[in-house]
Amino acid sequence: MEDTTQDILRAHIEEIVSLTDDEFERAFSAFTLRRLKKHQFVVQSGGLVDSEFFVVKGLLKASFTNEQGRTHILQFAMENWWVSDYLALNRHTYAALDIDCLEESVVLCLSRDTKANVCAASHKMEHFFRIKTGAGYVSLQQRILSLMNDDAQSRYAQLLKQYPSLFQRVPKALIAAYLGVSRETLSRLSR
Amino acid sequence: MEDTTQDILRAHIEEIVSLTDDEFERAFSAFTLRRLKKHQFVVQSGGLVDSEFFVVKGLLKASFTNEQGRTHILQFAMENWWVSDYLALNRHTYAALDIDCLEESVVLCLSRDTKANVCAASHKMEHFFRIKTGAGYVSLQQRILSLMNDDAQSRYAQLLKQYPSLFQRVPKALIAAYLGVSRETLSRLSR
DNA sequence: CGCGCGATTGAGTAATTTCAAATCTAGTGG
DNA sequence: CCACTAGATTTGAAATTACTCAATCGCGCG
Repeated sequence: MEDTTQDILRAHIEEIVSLTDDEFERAFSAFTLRRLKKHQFVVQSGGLVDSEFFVVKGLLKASFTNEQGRTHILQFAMENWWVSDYLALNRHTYAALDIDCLEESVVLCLSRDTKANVCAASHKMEHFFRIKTGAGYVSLQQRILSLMNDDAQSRYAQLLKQYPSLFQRVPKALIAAYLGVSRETLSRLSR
Repeated sequence: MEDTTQDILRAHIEEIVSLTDDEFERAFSAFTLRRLKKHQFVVQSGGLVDSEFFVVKGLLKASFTNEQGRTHILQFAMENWWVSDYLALNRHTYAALDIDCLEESVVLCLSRDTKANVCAASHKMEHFFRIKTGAGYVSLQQRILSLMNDDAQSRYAQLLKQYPSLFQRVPKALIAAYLGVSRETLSRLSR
């Protein structure tokens, strides 16, 4: 009768803070479970954003498409990752990103307001989110350095090394859109 | 007899949380004031990092130099900005960045351990840092999008618009190193 | 068998870099 | 006030790199 979704979230949180059963229950009840089909959107460019998403299972991508129709991938979100349009979420503005499923997925949704309540009610949970956000900050900083310093070849190699499973799960064109090169260029790298 | 440094930090924190005098005193006492000369380093690549820095006055830069000697600027830190090598700080590893002063500066130093104590002792301060880090995350995300989507011309224009004072304060070569282009290319943009 | 999607390849083009040289500017000392 | 120097900026020209556009290839599925 146990839903393993709880265990996944709990293990994820308890990598950073330990919670009593009661504390966890309270936190968990703030989330909403959503089952998503491949190609389903959780954030649409131009729409409003009221939640962030914790990926229990599956794979999503957060992407930006400019006026000329060129699209860039800001993030792949696999199991145990958080994803949202945080700019739109934090500033109550319209989304610039599209976030959609590359696979059938299961996510836990946490709305802005509920998160605020959870953090206000629980210092531990606030701590968890601070640390988590700090880790996210660091990885974005690394990504910037990598974009500025490494050529596509080396960025490709790093991604392959860090997330080998991605390459089984997504088409190369999306990898290219993440790395910031055309798919033709990506194709020519291997050789 | 009042040091305005306190007021600056307090105003900065109170943009996000309001504190009693006592709460602020407690937080403020966690910081150490440092006066820095132009060209002085607060973080050196290869060294250890135990603090982050809040810029009270002046201007610093955080940069990365690769094996070939090419250097990129990750961040300019002006008044009211936070700066450190957060990767090294969080993971207790050696710094990959150099952080040094472009002008004579005054910073407040907050060590990793002291910050942990401040956050543990004060839910409000933990909240402050969570929100602040979240804002930083968003701006890094914007920077990534800008690096991937905009050409150098447009990145230059955006920077000029957002931080016009930078252009009076730093040489163009550093702007180029921030934008991710050679200084020759930057020079050719205007025309 | 053929369609359609993803991936690769080729050729020409555009943009940026590199390296070198010229120019400009602010501060210094005569 | 002028000449001089160091650093910063600009310019030129060749070389590199990635891009675009088009065509081809490979393969799974109806």
